[in-house]
Amino acid sequence: MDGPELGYRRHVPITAKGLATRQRIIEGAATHLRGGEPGQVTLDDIRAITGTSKGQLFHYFPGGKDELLLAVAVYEAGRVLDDQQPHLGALTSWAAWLRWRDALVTRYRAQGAHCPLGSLLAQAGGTPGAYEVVRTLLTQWRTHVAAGIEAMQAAGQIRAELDAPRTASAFIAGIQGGVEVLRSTGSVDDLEAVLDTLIDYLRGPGSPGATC
Amino acid sequence: MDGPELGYRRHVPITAKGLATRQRIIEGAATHLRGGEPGQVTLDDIRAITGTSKGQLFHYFPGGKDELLLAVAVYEAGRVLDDQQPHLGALTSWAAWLRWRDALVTRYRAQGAHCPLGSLLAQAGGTPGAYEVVRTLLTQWRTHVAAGIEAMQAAGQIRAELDAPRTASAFIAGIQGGVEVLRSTGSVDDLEAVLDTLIDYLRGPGSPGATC
DNA sequence: CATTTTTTGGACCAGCAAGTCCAGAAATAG
DNA sequence: CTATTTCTGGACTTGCTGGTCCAAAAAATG
Repeated sequence: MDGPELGYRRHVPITAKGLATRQRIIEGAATHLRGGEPGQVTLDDIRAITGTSKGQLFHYFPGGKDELLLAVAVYEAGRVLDDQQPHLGALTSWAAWLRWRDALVTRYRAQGAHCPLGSLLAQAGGTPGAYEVVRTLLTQWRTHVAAGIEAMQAAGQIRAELDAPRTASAFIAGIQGGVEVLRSTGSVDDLEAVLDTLIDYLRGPGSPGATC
Repeated sequence: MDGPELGYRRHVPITAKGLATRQRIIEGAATHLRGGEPGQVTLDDIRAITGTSKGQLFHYFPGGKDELLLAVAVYEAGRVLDDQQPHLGALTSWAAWLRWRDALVTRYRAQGAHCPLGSLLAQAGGTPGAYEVVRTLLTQWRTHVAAGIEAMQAAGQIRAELDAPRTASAFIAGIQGGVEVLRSTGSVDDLEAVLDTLIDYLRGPGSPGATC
């Protein structure tokens, strides 16, 4: 025996061709998961879309469907934060906060009634790693928002007694819920409402009404 | 032919025994959906839990799994609002708002990492009626919250210029997201954070800090 | 009690999807 | 140019799951 059975750390493709195929599988599966119906995703779907064979699927993901879906989840989780940059990394002015808000709304409006991570969780819900991926993403997300709040506090734009991490949690929950509602209703109104309301809350007294 | 094929309005059980069995199936399925793993739910699971046979399942739900799951969704949707009563129906004082908040947090903490409607949507995601059920629930929910905000405005406890329906939307999205995060992290902190933050927002200037 | 309808049980079927296996193509190495 | 490793294709197996069917039990009906 040449290694422990823990996790999926086996079979790393060697050649560039192999790596490319593996990546093609992940990205093809991600695209298919992202747009389309929330119904069950089959390996045959992925196979057809990515132009691969069953052999390749199990060659690059010996753990089978679970491992493949987990890899897609990791890939998609990376995209979520990337798509919010550079706004999310520099929430240092009200203008930046509004741009971030707009970027979020625009992104999810374009994406339509489909949350990539939500689908992944629904599909790979049972696997141990799936929740870990989402948890990591949410933590990073919250950290970014909290940093933005603290930066505004340091600049005297937000009252100092506000609990930054806790308010950041509220933002994360609000965004998640807004997207969730979007999935059911097809409308981004709720997402906009919760973002505007929370930003309004940050601005505190002296700026009544909506933020736009 | 004795009726249109629209929807699932066929085969209404006549006898009391039949009705009881039908209800037993729905409640058993709901219980199983609520607690447990988010994995695929099979008719055999439901059959085993409810102590019924395949014949009965299709006798009472000729539309098959879809119709059964939809019936469960309707049943569960009804429970969601019921569980928040009487608080949700009488948000006429800050004390009532806090009791509502506590009831929500308590309920979801007890329920653990599992959103009944979320599971239903994941399972019956493809069917046309599933989204309709959730949409109706969210609309009613939002209406209740908006009514509470307006009542507080009428009582002079919330500033009149606040957009009640829009803020209610923010609450709904926030709650949904809080529960969603709970599903991944197992912690109700985010749900508490978003509720406290939004209630704090409602109270407006003059009551800084958390609401508890 | 006879009859008709409803309810119940479970054997059975068909299709689908995950996973296995192996042979052949294509690189890579020496 | 061999030899070895990696990559690719697809046939095949296996198990599960939704759904069908029918006969028997149990109620209602009159």
